[in-house]
Amino acid sequence: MNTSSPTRVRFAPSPTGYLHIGGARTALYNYLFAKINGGSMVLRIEDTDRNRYIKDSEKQLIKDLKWLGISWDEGPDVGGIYSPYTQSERTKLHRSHAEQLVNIGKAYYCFCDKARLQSIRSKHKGYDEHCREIDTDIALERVTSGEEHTIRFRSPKQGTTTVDDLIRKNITVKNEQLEDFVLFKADGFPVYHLAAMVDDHLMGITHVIRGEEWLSSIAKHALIIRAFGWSEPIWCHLSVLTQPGGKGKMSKRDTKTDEQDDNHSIFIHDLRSKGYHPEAIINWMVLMGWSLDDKQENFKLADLEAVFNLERINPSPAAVNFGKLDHFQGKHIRQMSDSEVAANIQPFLLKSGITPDKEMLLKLVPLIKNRITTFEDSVEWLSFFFTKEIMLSPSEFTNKKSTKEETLVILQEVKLTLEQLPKYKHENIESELRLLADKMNLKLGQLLNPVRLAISGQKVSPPLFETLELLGDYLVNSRIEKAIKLLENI
RNA sequence: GCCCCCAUCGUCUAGGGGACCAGGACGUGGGCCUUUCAAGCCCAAGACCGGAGUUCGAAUCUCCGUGGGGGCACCA
Repeated sequence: MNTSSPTRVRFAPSPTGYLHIGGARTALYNYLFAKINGGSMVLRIEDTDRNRYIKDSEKQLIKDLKWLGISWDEGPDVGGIYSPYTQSERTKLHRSHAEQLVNIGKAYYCFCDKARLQSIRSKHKGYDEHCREIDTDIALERVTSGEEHTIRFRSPKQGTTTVDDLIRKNITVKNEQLEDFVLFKADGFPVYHLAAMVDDHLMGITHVIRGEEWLSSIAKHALIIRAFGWSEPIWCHLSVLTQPGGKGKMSKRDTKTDEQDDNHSIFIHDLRSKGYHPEAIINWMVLMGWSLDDKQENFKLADLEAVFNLERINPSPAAVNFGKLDHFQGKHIRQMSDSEVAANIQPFLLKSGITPDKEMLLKLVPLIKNRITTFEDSVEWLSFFFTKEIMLSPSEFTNKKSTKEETLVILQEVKLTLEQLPKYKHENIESELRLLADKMNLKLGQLLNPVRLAISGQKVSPPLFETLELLGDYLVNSRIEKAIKLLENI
């Protein structure tokens, strides 16, 4: 490891699906580590598996990362001196490095086909090393004559390989466990193990921060690096994220999440379209497997760029807790200014067919700021302000406590009171209606509930006095009138 | 089956030999506030996986179990 060179990290996803919180959290940790060290972050697309390639996933991945606020210094979209950053465009490099290992006796050509491999699988633990001792000249001849082949690593058969992981200390693997694994496939593409190590080295990566799923192949990676005589990066393996219950790897679920839970998803893209704020997601993700101390846990991305460290990463698996995402989301919304919230809400209103006046929206925001968790929630809180006709069902107006007649009287009295108001301001509305409730010998709630229902069509609404003011006397009057008629006709 | 990793409230975690009858956060229950619903504030319940060992002393160190997870491809 070279401690004197500047920190360089990489996030190296494969374009086989969309960005989920597992990948995003790995990207975040890399990003933060680069930031705090004044180093650089590289985005590298590992697309050597042509079978699992999904066409638009790279584009979407970049979009999702950017939306979260995670940026990189070099990558397929921005270029850089170690270009190209798309692995499939570097196969020549990988090939020559694989051949280099063959030349120094650390790897060899293998001519076994899939059928043979399949047939020996039951008898041998791994590859049976059928081609390991083929004479190098003969092997080279067969290769140049065009015979289909792979390149395999000549694994040591004795001793152990020990690798140092930053958060797990030493990891030792017995070499007899290692088979002669493939470095370069017959289809002309390298295998991950080779490609990633070659690219990491060529790109000057100093710290490899990646998921735990790579831990079991770390000996292979170290062996490849050592075979080339390169210096090893500092390894840091993050734990996996598990399902909300704490059992099973999260990403196995792959699609949505809990059946009953359509607000939550492990995909960044879904979270975005549900109306979560990127800062809330960042705050939530960073705490899955990392903590600063026992005091602080509300962080913005900018805060994290100043306090993050690798040493405090927790090696044990973390279960995804969507309740906590909602909590952070709420916190972030409440920290925002009204105009910020308005700006975030607007697209969701638009999407549901509401085109709010900017000034009006700004007045509405304070009424719902404490009541929404996602921005999308604002739609159900506000739609009655913007729809001409609201749906009323007469049965809602009566219950155990009040009869139809009582409710009618209330609505008529309220209507009269409101019509006589000199100023249609919530302060006036409040004082007059409180007076009215007193006069009628009613609790304020008893008086207000039918009104709420009449003007919003809902049992719950934003605070009523402000709501009446913003709705305006004309709409309020006509809606109460309509409710009265409805009740009279039962 | 083989290899590797992990283990504190339901969940995320603090703690790293005495400061711990274990602290915080989410969630849950209760209360206050209150025009509904929230938000906010207050209170409560709730954990060191088990067993040996080391030590005057173990949540903390060691070993063995057990449990959970990850990986064993011409996938990444």
